[in-house]
Amino acid sequence: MKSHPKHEVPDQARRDDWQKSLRQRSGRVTRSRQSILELLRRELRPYTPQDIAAALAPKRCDLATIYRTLTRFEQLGLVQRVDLGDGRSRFEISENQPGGHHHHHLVCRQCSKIVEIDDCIPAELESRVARQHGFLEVTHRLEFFGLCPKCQRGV
Amino acid sequence: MKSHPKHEVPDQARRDDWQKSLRQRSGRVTRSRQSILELLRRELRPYTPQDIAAALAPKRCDLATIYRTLTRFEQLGLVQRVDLGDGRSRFEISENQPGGHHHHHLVCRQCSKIVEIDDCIPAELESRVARQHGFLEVTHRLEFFGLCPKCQRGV
DNA sequence: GTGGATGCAAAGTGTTTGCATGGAC
DNA sequence: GTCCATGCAAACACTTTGCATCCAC
Repeated sequence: MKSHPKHEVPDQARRDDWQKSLRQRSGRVTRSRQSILELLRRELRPYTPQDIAAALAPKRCDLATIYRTLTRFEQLGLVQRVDLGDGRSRFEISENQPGGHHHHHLVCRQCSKIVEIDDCIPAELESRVARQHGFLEVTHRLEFFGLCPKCQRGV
Repeated sequence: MKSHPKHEVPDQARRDDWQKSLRQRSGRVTRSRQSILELLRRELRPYTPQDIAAALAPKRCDLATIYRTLTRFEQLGLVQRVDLGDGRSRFEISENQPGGHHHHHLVCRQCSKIVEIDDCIPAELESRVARQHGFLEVTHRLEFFGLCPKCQRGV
């Protein structure tokens, strides 16, 4: 788990960046969109749309809006979808965004605790897979599952 | 893609194996269960419950039954769930079953073509992740995504 | 003022569950 | 004959969509 300073005041340069690219594609900078992106920038872990709704509770943001916003942000490359295999989507700040970085997850099979993992597969493995089958633009998804220390002790 | 002989007559020893362990847990060997397991043993690729229903069409097996059967088979270790991130479950013969083996998948982002991949992450990576975070019984899920040769040519 | 964003409700999709009937043993 | 498995329909959870209203620009 990496610690990080919780800047309540987001960096102005970054802020302008996404607002600009959103406007360029005839999108509008609304309060909901700002709140959602700020949340994901501040809390560097995967959030389900429901998590986001709960976190923004006082602002009462509709789930449909959250879904639409996340889809838009995904297209803009601001956030990325994380799939931990439990049938619900999660989103976190994109790895190519300021503050984001390429990583994977280790999930407790029992309590669903999520730990960020910075290790990765050898780059050579991915390129070999791509080459051997003639695929292009190959990416990978790697997640680990196990029993966390707490659950081992039957807590 | 590995080729394999399509024995229309399943090996009798194997057959008895699962039937025995099913009966031991007060389960019954029914026609539906036999058909489903035979299908997954014959066709070594991930099947959605809907795929299975279609493949068994003449036998008209209810989806609810297929779901229940697959869940049961999963618990027995006969089949394993494959998650390719499109929000639907797939099942294939378990890697510890005769005929099965540990592998991953390469999926075309456009046409969803699935290629089996026998490469894997270094065992040392998995054990390191487990050790560093104190997790036990750690397994991994690794899937590749890319653009297949056909879709590259805009077919 | 215009066109995109939002809230709300309805519709979709994949999956699970309740219950009466059917079938394995 | 006893229970478990099945089919059918209803219920569920997550997600998407239609539409009138709202608001960023």
